[in-house]
Amino acid sequence: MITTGDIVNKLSRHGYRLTPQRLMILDAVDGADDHISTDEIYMQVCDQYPHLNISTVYRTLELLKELGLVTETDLGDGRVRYHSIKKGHHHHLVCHKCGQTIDMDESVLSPLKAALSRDYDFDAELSHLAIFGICKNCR
Amino acid sequence: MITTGDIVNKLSRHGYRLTPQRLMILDAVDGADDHISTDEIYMQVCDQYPHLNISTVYRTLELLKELGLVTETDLGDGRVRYHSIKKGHHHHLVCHKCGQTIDMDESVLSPLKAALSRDYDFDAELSHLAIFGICKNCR
DNA sequence: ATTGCAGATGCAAGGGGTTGCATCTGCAAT
DNA sequence: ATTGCAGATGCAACCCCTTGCATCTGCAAT
Ligand SMILES: [Zn+2]
Ligand SMILES: [Zn+2]
Ligand SMILES: [Zn+2]
Ligand SMILES: [Zn+2]
Repeated sequence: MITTGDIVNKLSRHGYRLTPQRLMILDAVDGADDHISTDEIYMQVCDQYPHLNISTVYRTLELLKELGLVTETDLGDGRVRYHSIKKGHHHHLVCHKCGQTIDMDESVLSPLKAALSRDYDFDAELSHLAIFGICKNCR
Repeated sequence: MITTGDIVNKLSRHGYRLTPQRLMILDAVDGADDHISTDEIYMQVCDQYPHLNISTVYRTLELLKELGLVTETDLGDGRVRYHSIKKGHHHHLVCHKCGQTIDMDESVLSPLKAALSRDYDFDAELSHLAIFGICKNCR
């Protein structure tokens, strides 16, 4: 369990400060049942704190991503979605035709990650990927 | 070698028409030495045909992609880039720290494509991917 | 408790890309 | 050569996201 104290420490260790906006935005992502979009976060936090600016939401999500507290992915619906790291790593298959998304375990990409490390000495960040294509129903 | 006649056929087979705009845009992508961006295409075609609208460029590239004449990729510089299919399939590794891009052969992703087909019955479109991470110089 | 200041925020302008709609045009049928 | 019309274009408004800048504030040092 990550506490507010842990977050303060993690931020200050990198020279960042804990602000009410950051806390509320992180709460919104952590409390979301599913992948949550920037404007959903914005609207939700605005209910408690109407002065919040949308650019703060974008900047905070960038920071939380950098600190490894959230992951981001683009499921192809024209906006980026976020996900608390507490819910574990996974990936998605997205069908171009029907729009269905299939969840995949992190391990599916392990061989690729290993191959890139071995052959190219490249440390790939494959934490929350969406792969597009055609699902079995639409072939 | 793909001729204008081939393109007319490919278009009309799908119920699409050949317009001067489409021909000029395809020429710009085919003639580019490297991955070319939408606004580079726009500016280049505008030299011959100043009336061209940028939304026509976006719509045409979408169509050419659908027909398999160009591939698209996002190398992380805030704009999408295009590439003629004539130049063959490949992928890219992009370093988050130094911005360097390393070219990869298509075959690197073959095992993944096969695994997704076998395990999920999913036909992944992995024609021109950019994978982000940290290169060997920046580790 | 005060102070100082680097880091954070709000604001507004701007950049890349998409979309609805009225007009135009390639092209197939006559 | 004309005609008809679905497909294509130009235009303007819009959406998602980023950025420069002036102001504000968390927090460490005193
Ligand atoms: Zn996910
Ligand atoms: Zn499907
Ligand atoms: Zn490429
Ligand atoms: Zn690097």
